[in-house]
Amino acid sequence: MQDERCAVRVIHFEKVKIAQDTSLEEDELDSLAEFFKTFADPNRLRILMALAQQEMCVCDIAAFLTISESAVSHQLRSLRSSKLVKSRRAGTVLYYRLIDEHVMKIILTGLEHIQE
Amino acid sequence: MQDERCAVRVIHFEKVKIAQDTSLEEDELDSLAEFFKTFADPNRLRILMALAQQEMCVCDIAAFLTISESAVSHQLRSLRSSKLVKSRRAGTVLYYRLIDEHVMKIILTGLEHIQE
DNA sequence: GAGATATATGATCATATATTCAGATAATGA
DNA sequence: TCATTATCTGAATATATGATCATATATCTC
Repeated sequence: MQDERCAVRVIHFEKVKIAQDTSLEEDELDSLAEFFKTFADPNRLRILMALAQQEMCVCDIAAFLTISESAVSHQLRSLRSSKLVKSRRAGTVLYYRLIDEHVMKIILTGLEHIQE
Repeated sequence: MQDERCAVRVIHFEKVKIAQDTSLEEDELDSLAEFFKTFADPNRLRILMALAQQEMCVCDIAAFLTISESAVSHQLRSLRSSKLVKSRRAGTVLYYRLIDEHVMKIILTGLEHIQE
């Protein structure tokens, strides 16, 4: 037999209720967290900021970041699946670019904050 | 004896140069990534959004999130060190709140993006 | 000061993440 | 069609992260 008592302590029920009532849906919170996770890595930030200025191919990005082309490809894959970059093929070369400028807005808002 | 050849392939030197020249400093990139990392977790997002409305104590947040008070305390510690929340003591109870509204601006900008 | 309450901290563990390596795939051109 | 070039993919690995548990600290009340 297990002890099934609820051990949760609460001091202000009203506050907890307000927090619960105004909270986002779980899957919305998860996608939001996923979205920010994209910006939570220095190399991905570098890629995004570089692509905000010009399209670049995988090996150029690898040279820029000094990591392997494979690592770049993995990152681009996640950026593609997050709908942040798109690519254009020219022969064997794939040129990547940002999908929209919205992305830079997010980055700049973050920059503002840390530069205060 | 090791082979020390540089194996980096580059197609567009100018593009790599532009990317390098306009790139942020390494420590600035790191703090920016750190900053976004804060928003990259559903529970931290919930905490921040709740504290945007009202101050709350540790055990209320724990009840709201249904995780242990210890886990909440750990998260609040990282939010404190990121200068996003501050606390007010009343007896043994610590009330946490957001330091500024800037934080909600970031979250809302992210929300806009995923809701498109 | 002793006991009770609220929170913080350190150790530990399970899981997630970023990278590299080896090998697969796609497009080009002889 | 075969070799070459550019990129992608899957497995392996090292590190980071978020949670819990046990314990420590801080404040209040008696």
